[in-house]
Amino acid sequence: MISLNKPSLDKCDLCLFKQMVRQYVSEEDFQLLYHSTIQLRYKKGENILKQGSQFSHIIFLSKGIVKFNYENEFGKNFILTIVNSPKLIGGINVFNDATNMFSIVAIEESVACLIDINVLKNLALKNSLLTMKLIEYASSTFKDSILNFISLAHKQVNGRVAELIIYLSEKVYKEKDFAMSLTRKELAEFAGCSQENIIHTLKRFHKEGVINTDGKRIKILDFKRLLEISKVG
Amino acid sequence: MISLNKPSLDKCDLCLFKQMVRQYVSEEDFQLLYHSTIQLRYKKGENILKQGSQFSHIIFLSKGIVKFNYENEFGKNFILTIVNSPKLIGGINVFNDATNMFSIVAIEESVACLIDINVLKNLALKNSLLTMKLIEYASSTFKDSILNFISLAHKQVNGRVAELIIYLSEKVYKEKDFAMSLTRKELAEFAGCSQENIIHTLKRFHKEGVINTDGKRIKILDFKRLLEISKVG
DNA sequence: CGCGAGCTTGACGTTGTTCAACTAGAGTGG
DNA sequence: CCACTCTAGTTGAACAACGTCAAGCTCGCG
Repeated sequence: MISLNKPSLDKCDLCLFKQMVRQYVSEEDFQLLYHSTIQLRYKKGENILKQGSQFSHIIFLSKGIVKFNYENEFGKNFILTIVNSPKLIGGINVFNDATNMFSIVAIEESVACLIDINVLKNLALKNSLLTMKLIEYASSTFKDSILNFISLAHKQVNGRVAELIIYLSEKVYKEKDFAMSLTRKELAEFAGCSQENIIHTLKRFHKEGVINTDGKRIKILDFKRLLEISKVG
Repeated sequence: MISLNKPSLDKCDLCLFKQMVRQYVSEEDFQLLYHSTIQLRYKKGENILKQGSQFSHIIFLSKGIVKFNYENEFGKNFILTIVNSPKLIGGINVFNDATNMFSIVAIEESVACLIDINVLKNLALKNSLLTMKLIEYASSTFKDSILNFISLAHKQVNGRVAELIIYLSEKVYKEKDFAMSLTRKELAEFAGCSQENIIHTLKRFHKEGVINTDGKRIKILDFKRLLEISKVG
C-alpha cells in the first residue's frame, strides 16, 4: 500500500459502487460513508486482502486487475478467478462476519476504495433496499467466479487452457490480442496444472494456428476452434 | 413430488428456518409467510430444484439428504456437494433473481418446505435485520459447498476419495460406519473421476486396512491414516 | 560480464480413462 | 419356477494424459 488519500468527490463520481449507494441513501448518510472510505493504490503483486484475515472492509476495485488466490494447507496456490475493474470485490461475506476465504492480489497496478464494513452495515440496517442491492451486486461477481471455477474443474488441460484464454480475452482484457501481466506459473495456478503443461499446450495451440503466442502476448486467431476445444474439454 | 400438504404449525415449530424468521417478524407477517409455504415430499432421485429454472422459492430441507448437481453442456454430471437436513438450501441468489445454478436432487426420501420468494422479499424489504440474517444463513451453506469443492478440485483421486469418505462420515451420516445411498457412479461424480477409479481406490483403501467396504456400507477403520491421505492428496 | 528469474524443452514414470468382459441381484413374464 | 433382461458393481489391460525432473535458454539488471 503506497498512498493513502482521501478520495475527492470528483473521483467518487466515477465510482460505480458509490453511484449505486447514492441512489438509496440520503446525502447525509452518503457523506458519512464517504468520510469512512479510504482509497489505496497497489503495486503489482501486492495483497489487497489476505486470506484468513478478518473481514473489515468492502472493496471497490476502481482501477486495475486482480487475482483471487486460494492457498491450501501445503502452501500451494490456486487462482480462483481474475477480475478487471470496475468491480465490487470481496463483498460476499459481508453479513457473515467471518474471515476471508481467499486473498485478493493486484496483478497490475490497481486502485481500490476500502469502505468500512460497520458504517455500511449501519446504513444497511436502516435501508433494506440497499442491503438487497449490495447483496445482488456482490453475489453476482462471486457467482461468476464459482461458475468459472466449476467449469474449469472437470476438464482436461486442453479445454481448461482454451477456456482460460477466452476468459482473459473476453472478460479481462477485452481484446482478441492482449498482453497479459500473468506469469506462466500463474496461468498454471489458474488452470490447475503444471507450468510445463501450460507451456506445452500453448505451444500446441500455436502450432495448430489457433492462437499466436509471443511471450506474454496472446493473439486469438481461430476463435471458433478455441471455443470448440474449451467445450469438448 | 408426491404429497402437497399445508404444514401444520406443529411441524413448523420444528423448522429451524421458520424459527429464525419468527424472531424478526411480527406474528401477522409470519402467518402470511406460513400460508404461502408448501411442504413437499420427495422420493429418492427426484428433483427438488432444477438447474436453469427460474428462482421462485427458498427451500428449507427439513428431512432427508440431497445432492447439488451440476450438469455441463454435454450432459455430464458433477456433484458439487451433498447435504443433510435440516438446512436452508438453494437460497444464495435470493436477491439476484436469476436462474438456478444447479439442480438439487433427493438422494434419500426427503421433505422440504418451499417458501415463496416474493412474500419473503416483501418481508425482507420491511426488515433489514431479517434480510441480513437470511443472507447469513444462506451464504454459510453455500460457502461450505464452495470450500469443499475447491478442496477437492486440485487433488489426486486418492486424496479426493479419502476426503469424500471423511466428508460423508462427518457431515452427512455422522457415523464412522455408514450405509450410503449413493451409487459408485455418484461417488465418481462427486470426486470428479471415473467410476472405475473410485472402485479401484476404495478397494486399495480396503486392502490397506484404512476402511472396510461392503457394497454401500463403508466403515472407517483408520481415521488418522485417512486424514493423512486426504491432506497429502 | 555474470547472475537469477522466468521460460522452454524433451524424456520418463505415474496416474487416470476407456474399453470390454464378466458377476451378482432384482424384477418380469411365460 | 426358470429364463430373460436390466442395472450396479467389478476386473484388468491397453492407452492417453499429466506431472516431475533435469537441463538449457533468454533477457534484464546489477
